Amino acid sequence: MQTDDAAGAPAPRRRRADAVRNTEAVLEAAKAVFAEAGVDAPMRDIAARAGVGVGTIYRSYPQRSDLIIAVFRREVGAVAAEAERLGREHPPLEALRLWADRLARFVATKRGFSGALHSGDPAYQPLPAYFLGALAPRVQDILDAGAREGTIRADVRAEDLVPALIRLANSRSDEHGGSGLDMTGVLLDGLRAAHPEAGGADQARPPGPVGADPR
Amino acid sequence: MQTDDAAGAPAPRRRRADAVRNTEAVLEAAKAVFAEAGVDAPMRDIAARAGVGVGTIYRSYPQRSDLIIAVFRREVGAVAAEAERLGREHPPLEALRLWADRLARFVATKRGFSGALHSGDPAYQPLPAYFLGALAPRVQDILDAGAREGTIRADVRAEDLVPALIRLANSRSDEHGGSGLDMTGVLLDGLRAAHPEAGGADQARPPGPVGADPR
DNA sequence: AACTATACGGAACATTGTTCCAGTTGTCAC
DNA sequence: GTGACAACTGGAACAATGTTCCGTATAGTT
Repeated sequence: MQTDDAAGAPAPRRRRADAVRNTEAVLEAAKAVFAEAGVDAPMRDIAARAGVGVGTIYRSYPQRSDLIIAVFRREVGAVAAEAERLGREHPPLEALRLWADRLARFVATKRGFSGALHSGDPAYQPLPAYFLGALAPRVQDILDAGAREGTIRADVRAEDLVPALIRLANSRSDEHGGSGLDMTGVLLDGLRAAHPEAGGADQARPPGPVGADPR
Repeated sequence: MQTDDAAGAPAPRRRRADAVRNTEAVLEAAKAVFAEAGVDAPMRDIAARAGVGVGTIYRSYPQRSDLIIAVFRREVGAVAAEAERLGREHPPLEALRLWADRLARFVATKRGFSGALHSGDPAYQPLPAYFLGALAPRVQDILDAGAREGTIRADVRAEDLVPALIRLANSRSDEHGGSGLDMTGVLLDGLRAAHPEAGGADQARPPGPVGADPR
């Protein structure tokens, strides 16, 4: 019998076929539109492309960030997996360097992504936590390995490093007057465990509000 | 009559007094609203606060970025001047560190500023060039001094460093899960002239599009 | 005081996010 | 197959905001 099993659940109707089809179509359309016009493309455009009404999108994805996450989920997973692979096949510093490139390539193909990630716009609020949650643990493994063998300073956490790498990666595609030299390499150089004779500069500042001391 | 002098210029009427007053009022209102609601606060709010119509704002500042620049001009000048002072009174690396703090303090009080600066939104397009133009030359002086005395690597340009510092400064005020440890210090550590025995990592990558090779 | 270039203000229009609901359609029970 | 009902749909409707336009008001000049 198809009755509720054991519990008093009434009758878990099957999800409607057209709903499934539409969800898929929306995902596909969003992927295409995001690639063409960036992650803040108009919802109507996505709806039109998917051949549905805007209401249909909002039902499956109440927040814009839900849609973004759904679209990028697979790719983010791949970037995270790459961190794990690189960590296995290369020395920590080298692994980080290669992974930063991988991350930059991901960011470069997602127009408006980095901006959205740190915009403060409530529509994008859940994004940082999601991406950080997916990426940081794998990167932390690399950092730990480096710290164990003494090549990477032990006081930097992946939760801080990854957002920084995303921000810096974003500059690469910018066209501002700069020479295009990438600061990511400089940041990674700064990750090296400090050499004893390395002059008077202190390590990264301890946590705390930056505006603490005026002047 | 007060004829045109020498040239055939007709009669350069004096700027109207109410126009001058309004320009001042708009600037004042924008400053207040930006501080409260960020640089992308509604134009209507600014207009209302200044006691003028939106049309009046658009006449003096055809683009939103014009208004932002006008409002921040004085402060940006102060930050730039600070770079010069610090460069005079401290060793280069220390000067950079102190100036980065100064910059971070500026950014922290300008809600939405960093986001706008790199958003790609056409309304903000002129911003990066303006701020870079104001700040980079002074920072370049410090970098040059450091390169001369051999404490700072010579291949990093202020046009690349300053945007990076702005981006990283922005994280400081973020509330994402991170520990709050500031990556600016790490980046600056990476600026140290490489020590001979410093392991195999190459310098910062040479210029070139990052997305050049797919996969 | 009359005249006119200048500037004003806000209505009007365009774009986009988001909500809501009357109507449609798939699923299930029979 | 058929009827009943819940799930789902599509797009109209509303709200917020950027931007333009122009009839009106007014400072400056004569």
